[in-house]
Amino acid sequence: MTEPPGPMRQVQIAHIATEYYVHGKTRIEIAEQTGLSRFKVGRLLDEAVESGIVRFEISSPSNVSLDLSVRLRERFGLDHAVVVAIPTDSEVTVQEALGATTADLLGEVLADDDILGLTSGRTLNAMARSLTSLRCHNVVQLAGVAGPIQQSGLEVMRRVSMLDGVRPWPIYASLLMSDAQAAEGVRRQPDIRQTFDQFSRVTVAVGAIGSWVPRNSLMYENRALNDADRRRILDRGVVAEIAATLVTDSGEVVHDLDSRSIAVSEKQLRAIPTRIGAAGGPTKVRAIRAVLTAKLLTGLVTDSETAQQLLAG
Amino acid sequence: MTEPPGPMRQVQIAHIATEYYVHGKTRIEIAEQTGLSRFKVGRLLDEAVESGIVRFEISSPSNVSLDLSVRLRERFGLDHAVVVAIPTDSEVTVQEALGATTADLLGEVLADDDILGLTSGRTLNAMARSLTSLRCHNVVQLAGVAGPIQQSGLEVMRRVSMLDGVRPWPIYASLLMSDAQAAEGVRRQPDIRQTFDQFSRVTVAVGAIGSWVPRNSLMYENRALNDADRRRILDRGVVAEIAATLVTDSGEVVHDLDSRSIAVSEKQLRAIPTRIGAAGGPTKVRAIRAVLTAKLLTGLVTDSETAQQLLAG
DNA sequence: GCAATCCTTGCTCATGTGAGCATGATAGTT
DNA sequence: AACTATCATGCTCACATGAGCAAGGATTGC
Repeated sequence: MTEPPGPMRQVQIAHIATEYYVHGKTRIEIAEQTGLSRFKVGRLLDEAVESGIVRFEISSPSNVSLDLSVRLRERFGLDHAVVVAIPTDSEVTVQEALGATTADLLGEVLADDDILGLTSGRTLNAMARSLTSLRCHNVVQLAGVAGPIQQSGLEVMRRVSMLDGVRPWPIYASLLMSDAQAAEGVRRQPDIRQTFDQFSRVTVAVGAIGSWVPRNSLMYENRALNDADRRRILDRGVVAEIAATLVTDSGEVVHDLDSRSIAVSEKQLRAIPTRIGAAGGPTKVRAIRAVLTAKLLTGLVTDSETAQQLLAG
Repeated sequence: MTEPPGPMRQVQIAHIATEYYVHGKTRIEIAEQTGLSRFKVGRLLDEAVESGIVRFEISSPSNVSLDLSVRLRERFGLDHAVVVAIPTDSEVTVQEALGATTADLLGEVLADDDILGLTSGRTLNAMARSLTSLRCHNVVQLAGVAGPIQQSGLEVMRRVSMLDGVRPWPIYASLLMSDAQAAEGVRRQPDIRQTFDQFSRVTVAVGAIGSWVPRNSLMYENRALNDADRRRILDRGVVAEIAATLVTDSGEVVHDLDSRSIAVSEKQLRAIPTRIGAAGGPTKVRAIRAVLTAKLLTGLVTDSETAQQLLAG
């Protein structure tokens, strides 16, 4: 971006730039039309870019913030990164928007023979609401119901089950039991075992991310945890959870609750080729970073402000 | 501009488009980086343009409306067309802006060995005020002073004369005489004759355009004209004047006043290779179109609203 | 006046790119 | 299951383009 050229030169450059970029003519055609040499045309086009007369505006027709998406992808080595350009109003609007975009993303990523794995969570509820059809036939619930309210926890699977041709593999159980033995008992149940057997076949997983510090997690609220549990886990540096996998800032996985959880294990999760997280909002930034650091995800759907903070950190 | 692609595809396209257009990488480089074939990259770039993810924005760093300039140029077969993007506020602000841009244009167009010809007029006064230096050595006044006020009519030459290294060839006379004999007498004056002798050497002319219908012309006001003159000329369909050349809507030149005028003749004017008109504002549209139709100009500086009306007509 | 310098211009040749085609996959239909 | 239409993919070959260079012209300094 140097000195602006004189007005006539600007007009000439603009003419050539329009012919080349907008009308798609070749430099040689333009040269013939204008009587210039093709080299001259090329240099004027260079000048058009340098002087800022042509600018390349790269923007999404929908509300995807492309620049942030690309940077996020490269920064955290993701295969799929989608940043939704929305103001961080309320948590609810963020979740709605992320849910809708995650639904779009699924429609794009999924193939017929994929097997989809889902966790519960409010963003995923929003996603389920936006889904009108699903290309794949099997949907596997990856974790028991996290929050205190069974009703909303089951909504994801309930909605997905209503779609044409979908075979659901639900988990009618809470995410956490109060002791290992109870969990073992639940896992032995035939219907739950059936679902667990699907974990290894899942090819695409979509999961919510819970934040323990600051607190924004349905798992944290789970009634099977007592205060001692929560304190102990926090003391071990846990800041985030995905499915029932607990993660610290440095990306280490804490296995404290493994034996008590009704969910896909860390190992099983990592075996899934495509693992997309859907989370956003200011309370989730630290948790998302932790989960990304742990390399638990291959994709992320988030909002623009969160993306910026992830990139800044 | 078809269906927007899915979010991930958008991100991929955005990435590729950024690499190609903004960072200037080749398709082959991008193909190697991303693992795609160069054809795939090419098709994604096509899609980027089609879907509107990349847009080519062509805009002036100064306030030149490039699109209109180009269209004006092509529509009227001009070599130089500059449309200044200003709201049509008062006549004065339009004249100021046109003057400043015309000065820029001169700085660009003029070479050392050019000989500049000027008429008088308010837009040209504004131009003279904006001129800080002039690359050429000889400036020739092409027409006597048009308006009733000698003072302002001479301002253009006065200002230009003050610039470094400029040799002025002024005409200290009114544009029109009351009869042919008086005009003949004036033309015989040695100093005026000297200036007239320069006409054939002038290479670049800048002229104001006067409008007779609607009325916005200093020439029309000239005291050497009586009401009968004015009526007769209007009856012959004259709508515009440049220097002392009268033009009708259809672009015909009316020679009614030739013998009485102290100015470059139509023939002499047409012999000048570069002839730039500077005029704008709603009252001048019809006059400008007439002068353009007469092919009296090779260039035009005007405002955006006037340009739009010229193109619309 | 002359040389040194810079800038502009258009060239060559290696490289990048587009049009059109053949191939293989996919989806819908009989 | 076979057939057809459609689409995506990657090829060839002709064409468009970029990097670097050499010639000409202008500018500057002595």
